[in-house]
Amino acid sequence: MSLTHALLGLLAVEPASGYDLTKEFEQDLGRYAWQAGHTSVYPELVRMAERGLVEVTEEGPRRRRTYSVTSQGREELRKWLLEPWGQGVVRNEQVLRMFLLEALEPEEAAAALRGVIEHAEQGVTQLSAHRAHRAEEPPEGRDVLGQLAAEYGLRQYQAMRDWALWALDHLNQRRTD
Amino acid sequence: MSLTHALLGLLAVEPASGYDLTKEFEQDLGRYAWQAGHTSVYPELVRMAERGLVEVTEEGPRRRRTYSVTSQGREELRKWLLEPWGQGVVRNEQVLRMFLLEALEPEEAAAALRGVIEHAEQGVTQLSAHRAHRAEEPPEGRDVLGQLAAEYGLRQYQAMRDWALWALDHLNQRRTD
DNA sequence: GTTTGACATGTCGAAGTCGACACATGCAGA
DNA sequence: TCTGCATGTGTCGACTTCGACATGTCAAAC
Repeated sequence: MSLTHALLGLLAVEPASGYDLTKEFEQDLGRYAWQAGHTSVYPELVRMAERGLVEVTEEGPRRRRTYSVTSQGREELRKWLLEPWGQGVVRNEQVLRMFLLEALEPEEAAAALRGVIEHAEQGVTQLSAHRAHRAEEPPEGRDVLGQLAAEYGLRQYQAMRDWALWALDHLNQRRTD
Repeated sequence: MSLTHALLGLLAVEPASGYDLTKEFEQDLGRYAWQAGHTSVYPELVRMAERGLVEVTEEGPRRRRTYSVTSQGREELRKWLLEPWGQGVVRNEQVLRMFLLEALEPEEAAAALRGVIEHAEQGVTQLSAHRAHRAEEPPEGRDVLGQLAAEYGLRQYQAMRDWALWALDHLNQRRTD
């Protein structure tokens, strides 16, 4: 299961509690790669502990339990990361919508595409500002993952914008045929 | 549900059977936007027919049933497509793996990143060739969706490659600090 | 002292997804 | 003629995910 590996990966970078991990999924990781709520995270950590992939290494106030990856967990993660790159799970509601705009009347599709462009443009602007801001103090620990995700997100938005511009152009061409 | 809308969108472009729709999910649509097997498609079509979103407009050999969108279905699709662009469902195993490479030892991470670059490069090459080939005969019907998807896929692969190049460079820099 | 809000973990049922299994048809080629 | 293959549709159980609900703690502000 991918959730298992996502948790394994996060914990491999730095030990954390279910609460910390849940917040991670609300950041860039959840925005571009994999989503999970706390109702998935907590039970999964218990199952992973039972399988010996992780263990509780610290107990803090408010029942906080900090998990760390065991050597077995690290091995499982490594195995998964080094598998050949095939077709994995893909599920992206926004991209689905982009493709299906074709089903609208040309005028409405064009308007929606302009919406996509604006949305992507905003994403580019926001992440660029974020990057400039981060250049001053290099990230550590799990923040490095956040930086990787943010960089990817930036390129994603650029690709989305370029695609939408192309699609709009393409639509206009077909309209004037 | 997104599956509902995916089917609605495909049928809005062109009436089709569950079998046709399933094949569509095996193409670019399933590769970049949304996956679904026939075991999800057939029951969903029945449910959608019960809700009045689609209807059987033709019965062919081998129990083939061709579905079409009803006006109610078209309205539902339109409503969904014109909703404001927020954060939808995102699930991408490959991207997840890309981010988590950070958890590997620098040497292994670098090797894996070079794998990503090669993989993305292949994707770019393949889709570019596909595009050149398609330039001769413009697509029709559902093929237009395929073209939109392929164009998007091409930009995706480029973004993936660029990201991986950046990440590799970034990794080397941190290694020599 | 109490209220507010972030911290922190959990259950449970409904809904959605997936792989395994199942079965029947029409067509093309050996 | 028969054999294989793509076509075409379906069920079922296991697993995953998600939202709603529930509970308690600690610190700071008021």
